[in-house]
Amino acid sequence: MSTTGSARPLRADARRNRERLLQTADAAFGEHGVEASLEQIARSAGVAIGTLYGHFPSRAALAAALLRERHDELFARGDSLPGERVALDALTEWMRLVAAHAAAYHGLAEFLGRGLEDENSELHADCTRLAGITERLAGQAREAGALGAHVTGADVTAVISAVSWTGEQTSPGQAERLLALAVRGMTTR
Amino acid sequence: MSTTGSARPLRADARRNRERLLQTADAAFGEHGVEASLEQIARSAGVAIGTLYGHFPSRAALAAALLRERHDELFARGDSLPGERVALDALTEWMRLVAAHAAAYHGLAEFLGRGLEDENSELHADCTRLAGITERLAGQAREAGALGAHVTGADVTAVISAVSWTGEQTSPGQAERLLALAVRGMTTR
DNA sequence: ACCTGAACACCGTTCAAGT
DNA sequence: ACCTGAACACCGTTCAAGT
Repeated sequence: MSTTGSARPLRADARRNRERLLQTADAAFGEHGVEASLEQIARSAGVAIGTLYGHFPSRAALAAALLRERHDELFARGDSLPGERVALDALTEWMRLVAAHAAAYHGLAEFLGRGLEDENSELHADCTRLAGITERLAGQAREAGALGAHVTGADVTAVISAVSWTGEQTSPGQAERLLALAVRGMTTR
Repeated sequence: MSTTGSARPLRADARRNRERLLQTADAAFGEHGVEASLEQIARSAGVAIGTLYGHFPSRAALAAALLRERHDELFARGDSLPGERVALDALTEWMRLVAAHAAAYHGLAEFLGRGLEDENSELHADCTRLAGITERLAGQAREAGALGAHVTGADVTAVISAVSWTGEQTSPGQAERLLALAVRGMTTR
């Protein structure tokens, strides 16, 4: 089951435009964050603003396309993690992977958070799947007796989100310290 | 030593405009967050946009004026907390107080974070003082042997900030759970 | 001393008209 | 099928001119 969905073939010029928009948007998001100007992206890509909207009806749709590959890699990694390691190690590694991913663009932590909450977001499916993997790994760590019995999957998702955001606000080092501290707080010593 | 600074008297009409702007801004920030439209605030207050800028040269200056009273109350509380309680209780209460304060306006957690980082922000002094109180209370808890020796004041500030942000993103309940979990992680149980 | 509001340089989003 | 770009409804910020 692919996450990508069936993309029926585009006309050659449309395909080129789509590709150029994605490249330009990646650079713009990287430099100015997920709220980078869409008009500027279209301009830099050498197309009219309407063309951008034609390909990506919303900022979330553009972000979803941009994150497609990275998310698929995360999903694959998250699905193979259980069994590979001791449950607590697997969970901690997962938390680090997602937090590192969220560091791709400034504002991404908040954006993904909205994607999880908003069922109509083009990012909702992706965010739900990320949260599902978190839930599964948390469950295993809990059953292994490594995680406190009261610690929910939502708690771990909140920690990952908060750690990601802290990385944007202060420094990756401070984010890592928060992660360590939070893991210690969820753990049955 | 007052935090307020000496405000020399304004002309009567200017004083009225300033007051109206603050009232309107409080409502707008409460409804739309700290990034609420300044033009709309001026319009709702019945003054021209230039008048708003005349009184508050930046969004941070407006926010600082808006938060003045609440911050002074926080400072007073934070200064009297040591000695009132067991060190860890004092620190935990402080964390809750600041997080509850940050819930006043959506986006305030991030805004205060920037104010701490940016030395030129009109909020810098306030944020530094909040961080200073956190540092002091953390130090006391550490010396009392309640906090891990490796836990820094910056760690506690990061936790407060992350908890505040989580409250905005998800729910106050989830924020409280994150706070409890983080305190457990910082503590020498 | 203070206020006004036009002016400038931007935005996001839609949609009729073109190819 | 797809692209263009004008049109609309907004922004933040400055500053000459008024009172």
